[in-house]
Amino acid sequence: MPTDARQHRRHQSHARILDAAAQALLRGGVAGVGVADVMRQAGLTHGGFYAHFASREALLAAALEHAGRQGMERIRERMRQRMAEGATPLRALVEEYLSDAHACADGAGCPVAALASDMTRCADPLRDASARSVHALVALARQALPPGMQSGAAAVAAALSGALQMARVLGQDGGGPALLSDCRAALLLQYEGATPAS
Amino acid sequence: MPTDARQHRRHQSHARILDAAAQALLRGGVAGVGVADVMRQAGLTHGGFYAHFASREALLAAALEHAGRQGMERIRERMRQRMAEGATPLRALVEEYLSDAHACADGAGCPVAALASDMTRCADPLRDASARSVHALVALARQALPPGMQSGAAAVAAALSGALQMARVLGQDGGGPALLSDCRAALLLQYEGATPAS
DNA sequence: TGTACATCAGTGAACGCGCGTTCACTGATGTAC
DNA sequence: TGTACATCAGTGAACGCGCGTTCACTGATGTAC
Repeated sequence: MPTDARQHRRHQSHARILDAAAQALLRGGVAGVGVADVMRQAGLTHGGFYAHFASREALLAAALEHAGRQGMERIRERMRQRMAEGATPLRALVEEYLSDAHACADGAGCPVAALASDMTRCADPLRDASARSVHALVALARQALPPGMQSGAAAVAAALSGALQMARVLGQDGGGPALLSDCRAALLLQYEGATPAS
Repeated sequence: MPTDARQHRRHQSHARILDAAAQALLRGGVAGVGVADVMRQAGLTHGGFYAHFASREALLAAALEHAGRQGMERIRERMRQRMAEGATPLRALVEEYLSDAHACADGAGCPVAALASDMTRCADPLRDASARSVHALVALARQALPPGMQSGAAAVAAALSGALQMARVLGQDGGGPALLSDCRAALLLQYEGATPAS
C-alpha cells in the first residue's frame, strides 16, 4: 500500500507534467507537444512518462482539459478585476480577451483561440474537451452581454477568438494591435453603443 | 533547351502537386501535409518531388499562397451568385461564409478559418502568405459592409472565421449548424438590422 | 533502536516506425545527321 | 525517312533523424521483525 509521502510526490510529478503539457499545447499546438520535451520541462526524464499517462494521446486529452479550465478561469479572474474598477461585464470581457497581453500570452490564454484549427481535426477524446471549451467561451459571452442581447453570444465568442487569432497572425509589428483595437471598438459599439476607453 | 511538350508536362505535374498540397493543407493543417502523400495524390512517386520544390517547407509556402487565392476567389464567386439572386453584399458574405456547406468543406474553403492557429506558429515564408490571407478576408468584409460601417470590417472578418472554426469543432451533430445560424442572425441584425432568410 | 527486505517513482539505453531527403537509374521524348 | 544519341521528368531503394514507446535497472523511502 503506497504511503502518503509517496502518493504526494507522485501527484506533484503528475501535476508538473500536466502543466508543462498544457503550456506546450497552447504554445505549439498538438504537434508541439513532445513527450520528451514535456518531461524535461517537468524536471523528469522521458522514460517515466508511462507511469503517469497511458500514451501521448491520453496526455493531450488531459492537457487540453487542463488548459481549458485554467485559461477560462484566468480570463474570468481578470474580468473581475476590470469590473471592480468599474467596467461593465461586456467591456471587461472585450478589453481583457482582446488585450495586447492576451495576444502575446505564450503558453497561456484561451485554448479556443490557440487551438481552434487543431481542435477541428483531432479524434474523440480531444474533441470532447474542445467542444467543452467552445461552450465555455460562448457561455462567458452570454453572461457578459447586456440583458436582451444574449442571442449574440455565439457571434461575440466567435469574434473574440477569431480576432485574437488574426492579430497573432499579423504579429506585433504587422498590424496585430491595430486589428485588436478595431475589434474592441466595433464590439463595444455594437452591443453597448459606446466607444472603448483605450 | 526544353521543348514545349516537356515544359507543359512538367508544368501540369507541378500544378497537380500544388493542388494536392493545398487540399491536404486545408484538410489536415501543416502537420497533415506529407511529401509522399501529396505526390501519391498527384499521381506521382515521392522521389520526383525535389525536382519541383526545394523542400517540404517551400511546398507549404506555395500551397498556402495557392489555397489563399483559390479559397478567396471561390467565396467571391459564390457571393456574386447570391447577389445576383438579390442578396446585399453583406448578406451574401455572411450566408455564404457561414453556410453549412462551407463548414463541411473538406480540403477547400477559407484558409484563415482552416489554418489560423497553425498560421500563428509558422516561420517567415508561411507567415507572409498567412498575413495576406488575413488581410484579404478583412478586405472582403470591408467591401461587403454598408457605407459608413466599414470600421467594423476586422470584427466581421474575425466573427466569420471564428464562427466557422467553432462550428467545425462542435460538429454536425454537436450544435455546429445551430451556432452558424445564431452567428448569421447576429451579424445581419447588427449591420443591417435585418433577420436572415434561412 | 537497528538491520534486512520490499516497494516503487524515476532513469536511461534501446527499439521501431514514419517521414523528409538523396541519388543512381529508367524510359519516353526530342534532336542531329 | 531512319538511326544513334542527348535530355530530363519521374522512379524506387536507401539513409538518417526524431519521436513515441518499452524495459531492465537504480536508489531512495518505507515496512517487518
